[in-house]
Amino acid sequence: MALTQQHIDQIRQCPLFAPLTEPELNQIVSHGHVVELNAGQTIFSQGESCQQFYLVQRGMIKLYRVSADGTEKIMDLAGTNQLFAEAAMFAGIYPLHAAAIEPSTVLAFDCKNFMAQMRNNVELCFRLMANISQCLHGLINEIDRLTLHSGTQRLAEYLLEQVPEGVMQSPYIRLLVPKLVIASRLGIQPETFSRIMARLRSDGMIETHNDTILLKDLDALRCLAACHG
Amino acid sequence: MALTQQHIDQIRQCPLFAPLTEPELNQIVSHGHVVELNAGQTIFSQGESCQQFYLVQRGMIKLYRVSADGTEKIMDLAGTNQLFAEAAMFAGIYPLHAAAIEPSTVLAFDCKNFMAQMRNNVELCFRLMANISQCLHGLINEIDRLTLHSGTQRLAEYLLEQVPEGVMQSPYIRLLVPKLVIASRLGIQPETFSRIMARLRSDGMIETHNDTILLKDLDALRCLAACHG
DNA sequence: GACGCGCATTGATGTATATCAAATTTCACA
DNA sequence: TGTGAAATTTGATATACATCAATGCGCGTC
Repeated sequence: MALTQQHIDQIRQCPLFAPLTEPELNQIVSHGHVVELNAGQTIFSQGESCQQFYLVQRGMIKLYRVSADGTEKIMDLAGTNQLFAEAAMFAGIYPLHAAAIEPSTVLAFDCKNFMAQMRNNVELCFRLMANISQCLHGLINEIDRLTLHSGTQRLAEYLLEQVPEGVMQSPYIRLLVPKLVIASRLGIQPETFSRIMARLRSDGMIETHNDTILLKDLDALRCLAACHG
Repeated sequence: MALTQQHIDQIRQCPLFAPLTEPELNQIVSHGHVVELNAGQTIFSQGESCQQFYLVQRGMIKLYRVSADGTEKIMDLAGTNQLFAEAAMFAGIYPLHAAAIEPSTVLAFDCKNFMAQMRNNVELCFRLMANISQCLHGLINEIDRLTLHSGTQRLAEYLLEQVPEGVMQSPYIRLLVPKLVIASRLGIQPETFSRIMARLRSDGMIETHNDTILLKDLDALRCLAACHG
């Protein structure tokens, strides 16, 4: 489906597209289209030739790898207003799989057209470089966590990340995706996820009701995340 | 120390600098300088403001993080003709530590000056974006290995990476850095590294003499790396 | 060539996390 | 509102890897 004016306002929200003039943005939008996805539907697979990159309008996308024995590792999750695969256009090939984990809508942008725009707009290049650098930084942090932090620490960090800015004490948070998915994201098994949650609960740090979690002791969680296992 | 004409030839080897005209390259070189490093000497620390990025002329640089308890994780190693910290100029801050693990010489380039060059040269932007995308791809592969492969698999992969192109059978390889360093690079303990090597030896896949290793059974190593633990 | 200091190896033991299995809950969909 | 499949939880067990400890080796330095 083609992109309409109603999408342009949302696209403007994304910092990458900020330096574009109205005609430039229209040019990009005219080469874009909307993709509706059911839960579980694949957007692209690792190794495929990269023709588009994406912006999530609604829903949740998992970016993942699959090992030889079929085990799946979720590298990242992209929610509303997040870009994904914007760095793949230079390699020409997607480095991982992308699939919706719930009914989603994504906006697809044409790589060739976008790269042509970049040739005429250095500022756009700088935006994309800044964006990709940030991804890089995120992946370095990810490796840091995987190698230097325990499963418990990573889970505590994840919970703390869900706390909105400025909250001082005992916030309720919602897990936006199934625990199965979070476990894969954190590099642990679902059983281990469940057990760690049980321990945090019995230690009095959290209370849980399905996907709603009360962080009773933020300081203790922060200490757990930063100091030791 | 300032860069001289003799360095320019080496800099030309690096694909990032290929699209530069003679005057442009001279401009960059005039804002660069040579840094001599002893073994163990730090180049920059995580969190420091990023003013330069680097090209290794000689030696070996470790790029690493340090955990709260002092444990060190080497994220990457940069050898001769490799760039490092070229993506940090957009964040403005180095995301990790860099230090020489042996006597080394690195060429330092001024970020501000390079970014000014990029504003006048879209081709240079594209080169850097391609470069950074490749780093990103490498980090994704790294996370894949850390989460989906065992220590044994990662070590086998490392050994196979040391094999020169086109070799068909039983090559000798040299470990270019101490085993301690490789272990950190692979996310395992030195003791575990030693034990895995002992097992590969007793399984008849390799023979070892200090840092020289004979890969007796490439197929078996490849199977180990790809198929199972 | 002898000394000293990291690095490397080997052994004994501990532990976090995975795996296998089964019960229970949740939730989408009819 | 009921039904079934998937997600979650909990238990029992296995294992890869870390940790602690001691010895041995290699290498640069004097």
